[in-house]
Amino acid sequence: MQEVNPVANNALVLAALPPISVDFETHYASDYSVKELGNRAYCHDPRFNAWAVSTYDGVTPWAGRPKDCDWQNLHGREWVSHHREFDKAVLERLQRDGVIPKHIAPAVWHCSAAACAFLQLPRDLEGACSAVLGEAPDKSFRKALKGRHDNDLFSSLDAEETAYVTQDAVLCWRLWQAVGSRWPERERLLFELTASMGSHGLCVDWQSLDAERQRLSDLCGSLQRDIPWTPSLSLKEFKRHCGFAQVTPPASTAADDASFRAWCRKHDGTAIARYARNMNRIRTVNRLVKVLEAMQQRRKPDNRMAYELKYYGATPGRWSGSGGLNVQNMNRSEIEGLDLRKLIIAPENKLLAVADFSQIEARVLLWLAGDGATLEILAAHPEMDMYEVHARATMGYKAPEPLKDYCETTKSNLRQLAKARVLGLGFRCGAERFIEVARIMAGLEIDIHDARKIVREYRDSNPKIVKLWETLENTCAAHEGKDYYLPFPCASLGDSPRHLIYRDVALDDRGGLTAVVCGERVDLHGGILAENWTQGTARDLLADAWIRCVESGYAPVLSVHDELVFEVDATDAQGHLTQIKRLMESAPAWAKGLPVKADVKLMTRYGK
DNA sequence: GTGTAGGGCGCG
DNA sequence: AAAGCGCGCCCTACAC
Repeated sequence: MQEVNPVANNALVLAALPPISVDFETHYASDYSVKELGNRAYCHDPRFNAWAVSTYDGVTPWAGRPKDCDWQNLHGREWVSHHREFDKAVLERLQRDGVIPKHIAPAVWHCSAAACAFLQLPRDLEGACSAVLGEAPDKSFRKALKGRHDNDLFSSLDAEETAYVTQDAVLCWRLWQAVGSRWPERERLLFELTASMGSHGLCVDWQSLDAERQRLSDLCGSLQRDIPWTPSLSLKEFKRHCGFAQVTPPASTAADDASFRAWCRKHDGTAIARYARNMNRIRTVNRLVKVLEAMQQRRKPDNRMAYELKYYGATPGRWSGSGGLNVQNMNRSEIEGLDLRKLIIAPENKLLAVADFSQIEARVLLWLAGDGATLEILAAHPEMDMYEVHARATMGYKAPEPLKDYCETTKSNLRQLAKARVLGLGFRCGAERFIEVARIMAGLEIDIHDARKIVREYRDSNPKIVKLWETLENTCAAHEGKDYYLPFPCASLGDSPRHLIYRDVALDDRGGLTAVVCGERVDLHGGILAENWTQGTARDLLADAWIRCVESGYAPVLSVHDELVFEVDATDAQGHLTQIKRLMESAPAWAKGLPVKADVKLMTRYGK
């Protein structure tokens, strides 16, 4: 997985030297940016121009053109950058162009932004510096320097401008001094695995992708032509045309909104209702077109598609999509004639092994709450799904036959109700919100009266979960005026600390609990704390499984919260799949008593 | 021109 | 007492 660095042998000698921060400055514009293209495509573009690099070793800040830097002096040392993946892509490009000698490499290259994210500090340099160092970089020169990629720049820089060009490197270095040692080895490994997985990328059916992109782009155009205003998605114009038709506009035009759906039914058959539905379709189709275009832009010479995942993108530690293309929110099923996931394919002579944890958050919640009775049913009956276990443990379902069969023969909605309760009520959702959750997740139509009753029954029959909300909220509140570090179970064995960090806990005038999370003050309550703790613990289970798989020779090509995707040799694919299932289900030592189940399947094309 | 907020849509 | 949570990206509108 990891590239073997020939310099690493010298690390002992060079480790005595302080780390060096490295920060490249590159040209960008509104139509050419990392945000749109991602690190790799941005650095492979003809418009690419790295006009400066600055370095700092704790003593002497240096800035200049990349070709003028003393790279030999940096070679083999410990480097740090803020958003390392970007600077790494720049270095590779400059080495390909012959600007920097090809043998130049650090012994190890840290990312101060990733370390900040782990510590639940702001990830951006400005926010991180304010939070950690108590001072923010001066961005006043940024505007003046934007668009400059003139090779004579450094002959014209005055002292103030030079200070600006080096200040990010200086701050990055100081930031790393403050946070580096608090970023555990295991987490650094996860960061490296994330980066290498994304740059390896995914196999894509490029032919189908191109055909689908054209088809959907045409469809989008014809839908737009049917709407008599521009821009076709303008809500302002839509409301104006509602006025012309003497129709009261809906409160929302979201396809999934209950009031909008009622509005559509009411005005069924009218032109304005057709326009409204077209707007829904345009949004969906346009989104698909944009995703397909983003995929095309990320095609590598080896025909794989590079992508980026953001390590610790979410406060509880989950990964998030990033870099202009989010591979974690691809449509699950076919829409407008396209199954997006099916465009991701197995390479020749391989199959995709898709493995996901079954109802992992629901299981973790029970485990964290210490609901031993329900966990025992789960462990003893691997054939039952979570909803049935919940119905048996808390809804009085006692019949020997599977709940699914019972519901089919008696036309009962008990299973759907159990599903809605499991998915909706564990984190203190209220009755009004539950109506929506039940409709979207379980297809149930419930009125407010029933919803209140169900919420009450759930809380009465799940005292351990209610107790968990209360305990977390009380413990947090007891930290008023201080920081609250809520440890994750994976830290219980001592090797790799990980916490949820709620800084400067406070109680507002109305007794509401607040704290600073990732640099921003947010409202908290027991439900949120339980959710964050649950989500983060589920993240650790996936992280552990990921590392276990890599150690056994299975490096995933994709990771989506509770799912890992591998490419395995078609020969003995079933054997590999069995191995992967075993690896995912061997829960770590810290998760004693937590029954983890993985569903695995082999596919030639990715899908749900 | 850039930055941002809100509505909307997609995922676990 | 009551309170779903965690993300990213596109489009439009609007402030600067």
